[in-house]
Amino acid sequence: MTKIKRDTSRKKNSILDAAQQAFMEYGYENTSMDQISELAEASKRTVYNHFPSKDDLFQAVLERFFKEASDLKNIPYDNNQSLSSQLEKFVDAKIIVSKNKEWLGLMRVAMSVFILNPQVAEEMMDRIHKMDNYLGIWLEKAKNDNRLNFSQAEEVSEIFYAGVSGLFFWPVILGAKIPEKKVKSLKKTYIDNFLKVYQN
Amino acid sequence: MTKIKRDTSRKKNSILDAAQQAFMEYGYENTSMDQISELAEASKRTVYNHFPSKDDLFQAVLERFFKEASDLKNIPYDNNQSLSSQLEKFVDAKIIVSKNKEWLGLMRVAMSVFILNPQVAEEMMDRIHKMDNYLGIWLEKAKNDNRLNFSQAEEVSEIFYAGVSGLFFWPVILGAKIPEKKVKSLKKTYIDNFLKVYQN
DNA sequence: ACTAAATTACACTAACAAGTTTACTTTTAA
DNA sequence: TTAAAAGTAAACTTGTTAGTGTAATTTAGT
Repeated sequence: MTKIKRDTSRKKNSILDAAQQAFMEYGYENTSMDQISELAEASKRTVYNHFPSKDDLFQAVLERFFKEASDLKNIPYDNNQSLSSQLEKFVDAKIIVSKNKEWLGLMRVAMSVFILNPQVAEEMMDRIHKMDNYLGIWLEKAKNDNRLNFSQAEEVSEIFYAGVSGLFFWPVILGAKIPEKKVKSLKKTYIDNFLKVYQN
Repeated sequence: MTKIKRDTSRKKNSILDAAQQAFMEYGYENTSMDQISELAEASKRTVYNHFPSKDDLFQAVLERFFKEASDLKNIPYDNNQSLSSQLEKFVDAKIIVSKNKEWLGLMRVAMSVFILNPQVAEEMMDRIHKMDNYLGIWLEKAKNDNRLNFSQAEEVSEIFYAGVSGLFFWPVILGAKIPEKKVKSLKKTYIDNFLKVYQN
């Protein structure tokens, strides 16, 4: 009486893909399960067999998305490279999501939902991040290497990312188009300022 | 054949109040016109007599809200006061919205809608702000007073506000509760850093 | 008090969407 | 090959909501 399990990942993935595309394009509220099933070339019943509700499906889409986006931020400390070029990598990792049109679309939907459902945001971040503190670790290493000077890495990391988000992430999420030239110049100024404060 | 016009502002305002409260509490999508009319103690027909659609009503609510919130940022330059205390006022003006429970609720809804409808965001900001550049003006004055040093006020202002938003505004919008103690300490560090870079 | 403007009650349309049921067909692992 | 697992199609239930039409009622300015 053993159950035979068959591989259902193909349909499941095509549902996830379709859902991602639809949510990206129309937002959560304006995407219907019928749309998704049609786009996935699956029957609605199959969609519901894989995901018990629209909400569950949405969460699954986000989980996959944030997992993908999370690794990008793991930048190793390199004592042979300039601090500014390494910090630039942290900035780039944070803003790359907003440069890919698909990612940007999904990030927008995610943010709009998170804003209205903070508990969803928290659960998601808990499930994915388990606190990615890559910059914090990097900062500590630079400090041990006597190249940076500060007391609390956590605070410094928070301040650094706050500025990056405020300059490059949120404006883009809200529809601003920042010319590459301006990105470059702002990035330089921002990192220079940061190093003026914390570099030995 | 002159038309006698009667004062309808009371009903109109009570509709706006009710709409604001409902949008705040349930978000745009999950607020119905029936709810609003009931809360306003007006018939649905009257609501539609004042506002041709749900969208128009929402925009009217936001317009009123942002107009109120806009004046707060007009901080005059004072050459007898310390730069840090004046900058602190700019920070406070930016984050006060997130400290009032009602304002925070409406700001959340506004942001979630803006994110998904960037053109709405732009229209709204055009209609209200006409670019409030109070910090830019303040910076110029401090520069002319030989207390600050920079080349482009606009860039500096952008960087300053980016950090403030990233530290205090967006986290709160996303549900974070920052203890007052931490706000104070972050604010101090942030302003100190800023002055380290730009103060003469 | 008169009268037009404002408001109301409420039924109505038209559309949409989440999730279910059922009877059926296709796929695949052993 | 075959039987169970997976998937399908399409109608269906249940509920919601934006917006309208209309006839009746209330309100306020002259």
